[in-house]
Amino acid sequence: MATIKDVAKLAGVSPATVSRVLSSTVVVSPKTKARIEKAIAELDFRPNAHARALVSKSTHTIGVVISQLADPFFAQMASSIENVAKKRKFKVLVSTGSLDAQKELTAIKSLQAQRCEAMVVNSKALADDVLIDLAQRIPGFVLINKFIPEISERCVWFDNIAGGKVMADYMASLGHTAIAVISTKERVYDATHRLNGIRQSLDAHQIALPEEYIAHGSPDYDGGRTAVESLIQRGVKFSAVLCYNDAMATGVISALTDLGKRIPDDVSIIGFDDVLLAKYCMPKLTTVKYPIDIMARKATELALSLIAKDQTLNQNAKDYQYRPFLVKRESATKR
Amino acid sequence: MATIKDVAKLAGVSPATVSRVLSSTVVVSPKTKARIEKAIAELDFRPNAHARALVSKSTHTIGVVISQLADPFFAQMASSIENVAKKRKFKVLVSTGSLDAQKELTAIKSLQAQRCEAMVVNSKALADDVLIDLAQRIPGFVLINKFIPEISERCVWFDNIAGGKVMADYMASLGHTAIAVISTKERVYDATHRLNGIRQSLDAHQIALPEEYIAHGSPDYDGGRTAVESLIQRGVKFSAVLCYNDAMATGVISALTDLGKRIPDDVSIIGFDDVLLAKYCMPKLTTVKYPIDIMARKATELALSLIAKDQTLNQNAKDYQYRPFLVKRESATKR
DNA sequence: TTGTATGCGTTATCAG
DNA sequence: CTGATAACGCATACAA
Repeated sequence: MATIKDVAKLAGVSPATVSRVLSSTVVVSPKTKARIEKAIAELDFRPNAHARALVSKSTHTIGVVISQLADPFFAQMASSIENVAKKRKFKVLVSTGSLDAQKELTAIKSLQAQRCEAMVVNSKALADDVLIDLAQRIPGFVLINKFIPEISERCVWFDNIAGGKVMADYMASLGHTAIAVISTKERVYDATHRLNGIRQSLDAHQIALPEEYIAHGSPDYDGGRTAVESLIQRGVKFSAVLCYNDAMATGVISALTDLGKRIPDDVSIIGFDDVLLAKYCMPKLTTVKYPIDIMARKATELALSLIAKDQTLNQNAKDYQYRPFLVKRESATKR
Repeated sequence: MATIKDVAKLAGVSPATVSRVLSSTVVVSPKTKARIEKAIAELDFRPNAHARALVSKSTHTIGVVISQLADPFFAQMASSIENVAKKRKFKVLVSTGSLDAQKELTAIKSLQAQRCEAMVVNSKALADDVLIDLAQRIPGFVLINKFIPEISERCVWFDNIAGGKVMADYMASLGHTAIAVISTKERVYDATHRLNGIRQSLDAHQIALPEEYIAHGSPDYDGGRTAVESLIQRGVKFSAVLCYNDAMATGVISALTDLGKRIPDDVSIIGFDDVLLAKYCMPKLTTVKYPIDIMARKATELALSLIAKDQTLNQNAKDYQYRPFLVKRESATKR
């Protein structure tokens, strides 16, 4: 690939002058400017971003760490980030951490080596103190889907406890008393929080939640199927199922339908997240909205504002907590 | 962030020596090595990737151009690419082109400025000659989901005509003769190819496909709904619907169900792609498999092999065509 | 308005 | 085994 020197030579000027027309910050005579532009086009010259980064000490890059891209929830997240980034002329560097602390850290370090100015990270496995340390070291570091008090102003998070409550409250209001819970077998904090919320709500409604009413599975369609099957196998009788996410909920629906149950007439199901899937499946899924697109946008804007020269945006150092709300569709009904 | 000089100073050695322990290519005395490593840890030093790129003339970066990340199909694709890249220690730079030629070109140019060594691009809008030109200029350039004869050895593509045939052949074999087609309103080549395949198959079976049996919509759930509704509104009678993709198919199912039709008893539906959704929805979607995950993996490996020093992998300069196959589930049945 | 010189952080070459 | 030094491609302060 041609360099700035090649362009300069072809146009019969110095590299500095070429640089000037590139950044168009200093005035150059129209005639030489035209000559240079012609040379640039002719050589298909593309300024080396690395050289620029080196001298300008800025890369205009935002790093993203997520557990996986294939999951619709995270894809939505990545997409929102990319959209905001693109508007601000930032490049996006993606790295996956796959629920593993070591991999998450490696991903972040790689992003640091690339001198990403901003970072939106969804850490599932890293210890709080590591993340706190990272946040202090990296100016544009923002945590998404997680809250750590010490760096609250860097956290864009969702109230999972309230989310659990919303699910359980709704089922209770529908008159259900035999409520099963299907959670993920991955040891992630949001699952714990949701379960806590469910417990709080059920306690308040004086509904029991025996341990055998809780089943675990991988956080997807198949996991939902196997979890609900294990529930039935061990003889648990329930009229409602609270699921960790929408994918598991569809698995539950499928498995129960196969067993001759009708949804929601025989069993009410509620999902979590409200990914596209929830609207598409049959019956349409009643679920808890997790506004990940809005949150991801917010996180990106926050990260970008943290590294902005003009600190006009940083004024509102308030809380970036988002709250769940119920999306009533067809999969849950009165007992 | 600390530089190599800082580390050198702290360890009491020259930058060159630090560089040597970083690349661990030359032997350094264990004692000084230990000192340097201590300094690196102490300063949390991370070698500047841009400086490295500049001097080594290699970035270990693969660029990805897709129309959008939020779509499950493309998310799957991006995910496959990322997985292969990670294994080869390559970073992934994502850029979206959103069906617009200008934006696609901008995305590619930006990736060039970043000196991406490899590129996997899914172009929907750029003209063939532009893409040919790009492929000639960029050694690691691979086109995915598109075939251009002039650069066939750089194309990993899917036979959409065969895909259209598979759909129509199957419906014909099921005894359907009143077959409607729901396509995307976006002017993309794959839609045209699929329609051509459908036409060829229907011709062969001597089944008519009047223009009014074809409806268009946005390539998603809502588009499927509105398209099938317009079909019904104009009084078209059909017992089978061939859809552009799975998302539209779910919209079609939903709209027809709302109208009291039963799937597949009253109307048979077939989708395209076989995204996760197809397995989850109810009834489970009969669809045409588009092995995007395998294709994306192949495309990435191809791109990486094109820039590899040892040309061992380039031997098989054969064709990278992938073919459709039918996934029979529940949404289509005999007339 | 334009050119020259310097430095960004790193690696590689060449001495020592 | 280690230390100067040059070079990568570009932007900018300083001269002209």
